[in-house]
Amino acid sequence: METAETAEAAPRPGLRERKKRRTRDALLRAALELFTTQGYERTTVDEIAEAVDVSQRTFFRHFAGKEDAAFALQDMVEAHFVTALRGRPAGEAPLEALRRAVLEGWDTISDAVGAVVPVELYLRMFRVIESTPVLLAAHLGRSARTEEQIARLLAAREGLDVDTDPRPRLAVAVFGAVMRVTGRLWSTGEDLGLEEMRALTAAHLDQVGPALAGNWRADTRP
Amino acid sequence: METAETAEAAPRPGLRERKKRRTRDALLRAALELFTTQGYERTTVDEIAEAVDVSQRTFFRHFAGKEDAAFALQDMVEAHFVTALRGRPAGEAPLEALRRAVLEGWDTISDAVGAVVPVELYLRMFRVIESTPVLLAAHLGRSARTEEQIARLLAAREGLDVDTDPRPRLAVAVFGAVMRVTGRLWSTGEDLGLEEMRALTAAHLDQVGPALAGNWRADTRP
DNA sequence: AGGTTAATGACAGCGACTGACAGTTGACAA
DNA sequence: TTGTCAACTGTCAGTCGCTGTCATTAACCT
Repeated sequence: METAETAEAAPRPGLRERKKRRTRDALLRAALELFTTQGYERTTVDEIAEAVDVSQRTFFRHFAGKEDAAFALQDMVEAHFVTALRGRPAGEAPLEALRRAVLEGWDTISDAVGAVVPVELYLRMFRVIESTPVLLAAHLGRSARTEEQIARLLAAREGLDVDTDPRPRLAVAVFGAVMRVTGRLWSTGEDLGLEEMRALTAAHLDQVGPALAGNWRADTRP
Repeated sequence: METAETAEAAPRPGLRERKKRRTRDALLRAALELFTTQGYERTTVDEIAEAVDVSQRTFFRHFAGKEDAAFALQDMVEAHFVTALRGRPAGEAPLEALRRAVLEGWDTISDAVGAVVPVELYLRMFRVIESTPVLLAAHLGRSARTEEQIARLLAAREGLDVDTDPRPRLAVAVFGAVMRVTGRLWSTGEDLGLEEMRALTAAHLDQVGPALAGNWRADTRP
């Protein structure tokens, strides 16, 4: 299955692979451009393929489906976050590690995403995902899988068993819920931008405590 | 758009409507039966229609899609819960109202569901939803919409504005997250049954506090 | 240079879903 | 009762996402 390639940093991708990646990137760019301009559902796979002058069949050789293209960037971002989480010191409390991993992630996403497509396209695509029901559902489904992964990660970190102790899954679920509320609000508002996202994230995480308290009317400060 | 039907309890459905509901119920029963026995994806719409001896086109006149049939019961249950929530006294704290509404809901679901199909079918279908990726995603998407609705309901109850105060959405999101963890665990375990679900729900709600605390290792009691 | 292998194009087919048209059958009034 | 209207349905054709198959092209390797 593997020759002598298990080392790090491939020495040279080779012409064939370079070509392959080039058409993949072209397909991705065309797809996102079409999705963000005329909408996800109003864009057919044939259109995307035609925009790159490639057969429809080729599109499906690079992406599992239309949906896969829509989430290509989002997947990068989530993987980026999980990596950041793994890098947190073991002594940190679980929720603290989660919080720092996200905030730290927002600062370095531009580089990861920008290497493939203009960052602005990611921001626009995020809006499309949040505003297209079927994409939002798919997004939540993917998030659920990521959360399960993170729950196991945290449990292992703390030496707990996810199958008998509900706390890891609960904590991650709550954290994910807050992130989703944040992302939704961010995509709805006018002022996009990663800085605003960072600030919104921190603000919402700070509001979880008050939100879970019973006396909302006591303090009427948003 | 409406004649003189705004009153409550239709005096008589009329033969035509009775017939219509009969074929709808038959389609729903056939669909759920097929979904739970051979799986959602391995069941075609033609199969469902054929099982009721009806054209495929007719299926789509009763259900927006295959997915719609799969969630017919789940929609009833969610609506049931929202109704229960509306019935909670205004003086109750938001989270307390949510908690009591769910627990109260689990006690009366059998009647609501049982009027259409055997309750056991609902339990089996729930498992199918949780174990079929595309259905799970759709379920989460629907839940998101329900949560938005509930957030507005709670905000109105407490005299807050959902657009400026993040606490209602946060509280509902956290609550929904806990419910999802509960449902997932319930559908994975062996002992189905509404009583177990009730107990699991209460147990998980009680564990949110400990899960959000930083010191998981302090207490190693699941 | 010649054989191997991976990427692609072209074609056929399945399943979910929609629009259009026609036939049947309850509902309701003359 | 009868005739008209509207609702429910069946049939047919077509779109779109997606998959399997096979031949062709071009990069890779010896």
